[in-house]
Amino acid sequence: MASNRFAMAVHILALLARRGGTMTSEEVARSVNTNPVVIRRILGHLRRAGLVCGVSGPSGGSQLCVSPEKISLFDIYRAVEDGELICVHEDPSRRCPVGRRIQSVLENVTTGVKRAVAKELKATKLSAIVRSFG
Amino acid sequence: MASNRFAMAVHILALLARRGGTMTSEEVARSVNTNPVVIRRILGHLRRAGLVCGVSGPSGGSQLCVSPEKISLFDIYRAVEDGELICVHEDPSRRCPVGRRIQSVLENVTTGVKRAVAKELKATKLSAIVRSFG
DNA sequence: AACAATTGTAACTACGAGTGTTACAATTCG
DNA sequence: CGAATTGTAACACTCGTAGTTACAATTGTT
Repeated sequence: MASNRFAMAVHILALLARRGGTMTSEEVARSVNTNPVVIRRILGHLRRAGLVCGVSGPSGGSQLCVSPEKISLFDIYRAVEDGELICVHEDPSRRCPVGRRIQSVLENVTTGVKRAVAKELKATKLSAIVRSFG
Repeated sequence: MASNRFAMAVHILALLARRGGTMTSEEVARSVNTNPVVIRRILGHLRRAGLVCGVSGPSGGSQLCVSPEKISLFDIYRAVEDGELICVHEDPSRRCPVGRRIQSVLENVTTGVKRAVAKELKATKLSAIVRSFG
């Protein structure tokens, strides 16, 4: 994962959890120190994952729609990161015994790594992140 | 990790381990199905990590200089991937309680993930990969 | 009804990483 | 000497990401 989206998403959700109500993308952007549109793009991922919901208009904004105890870092990771953690070379030679089977061999490796990462991220909830801010 | 370098490096080392001697970058490139220079670039990483050595000239090429039982997938990963697995947003606002501490909080998370990935990759040796090709 | 604030999204630019390619000096074998 | 090979530099191309501007749609306020 090469993007800042996961880090920004955790930041955003921690802000919303502490607020306990709605925040505008403008407010969030000030804390994350970026453009409100960047925030709204990430909120779009989180909304599609069912973690937040947003309303238009004055006094609008976004808020959590799942309690922080029920949101794991893996839920956040899955919502914003779609790329593969480890890439498998896609076009090896079929004429070589190694090239022919390298993909399935590496598939086992990447499956193991993904499972390990998922297990690690599932172990921490958003509520624990919020508590660590004091 | 967004690159194919790890997958290609495992492929290359599996070829060298099976050969038990030297292979030219041209030969390796045919199995991986890419350009010999791409192979030589990855061999450069592996050489600097002490896993292979190369000689110029006719009848030259590269070969393993550590036995496959002593090379873990983590050794290979470390040799070719330098980027961070998870990025931490680098410039949050210092005026916000969350922005001020988000970096150290995420540092703990990334440390845990890195440790989990390392443990997983250390568990598999190149010799096991080679055996799985039959 | 009109206005203002806000979201959600499209379009564009800029930038960096990765891959593939050509080129070439250095090395080494025959 | 000549051929083969490495190691590396330089360049083009593509792709993903971040940031920015713009704007229709929504919604609360007056």
